[in-house]
Amino acid sequence: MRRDVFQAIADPTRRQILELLASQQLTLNGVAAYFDMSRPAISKHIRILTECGLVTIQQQGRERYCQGELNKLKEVADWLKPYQQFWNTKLDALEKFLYAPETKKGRSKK
Amino acid sequence: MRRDVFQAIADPTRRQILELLASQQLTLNGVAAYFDMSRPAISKHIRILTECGLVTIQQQGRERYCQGELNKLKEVADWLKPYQQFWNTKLDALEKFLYAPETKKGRSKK
DNA sequence: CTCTTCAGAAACCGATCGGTTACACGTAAA
DNA sequence: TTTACGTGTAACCGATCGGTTTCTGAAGAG
Repeated sequence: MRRDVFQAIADPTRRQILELLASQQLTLNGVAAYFDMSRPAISKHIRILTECGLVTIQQQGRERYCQGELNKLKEVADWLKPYQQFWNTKLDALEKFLYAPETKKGRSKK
Repeated sequence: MRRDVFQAIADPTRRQILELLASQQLTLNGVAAYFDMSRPAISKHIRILTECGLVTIQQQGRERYCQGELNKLKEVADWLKPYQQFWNTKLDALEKFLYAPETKKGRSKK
């Protein structure tokens, strides 16, 4: 089934792979050098990342270079956007009040 | 094992539960009313969300109200922060160049 | 041509996931 | 006190996950 970005980043190993690919292209062996697990295991993670578009592969001869497509993480950022208010301390008290859930207008709260 | 926030939001049902709890408190039955699955299934999802701190429970008599703690999503936002450049179109070409991976230039920084 | 390297696939395994039904316990209502 | 409600847990199930070892095919090196 089709992968989604949220499932892709759920695994810490895959997040680390993305961190590596944010600043460089690497082959599978290049990625595997940073981890203490087998190459097929890394290959599986990269496949998952590829399936949801977070990584693309450029083949050069027998080597396949993984390119991070971190722009795809915008999907996660978009989902988070409405909740930035919960930790964004730049909002002042008035703005916080204005953003209060509309359900509060009909009834009181603890 | 201890849950982490990334694993918690990997599941679309749990993301929907969080969306509901962003603007209101609901009991388990209140949450379940929005879904087409059994209550124990919803209960399991809420347990996962509680284990990683995304939801807290306030008990009032026999009813247990779920409170979203969306501030906890800051962990995801923090992880995403370095990659905002990949979709943040406000950066112009020069700034993009300056942010190029340090492997290309030795280093430079704003 | 042969050998080496790169890396995907297959098979396997234990663990976990995400749903179900049935049951049990604590609290509220009658 | 009894009944009803709210909801967590147990047991179950099929599917998936995340790792391993082994095998295989394609491409590069000698």
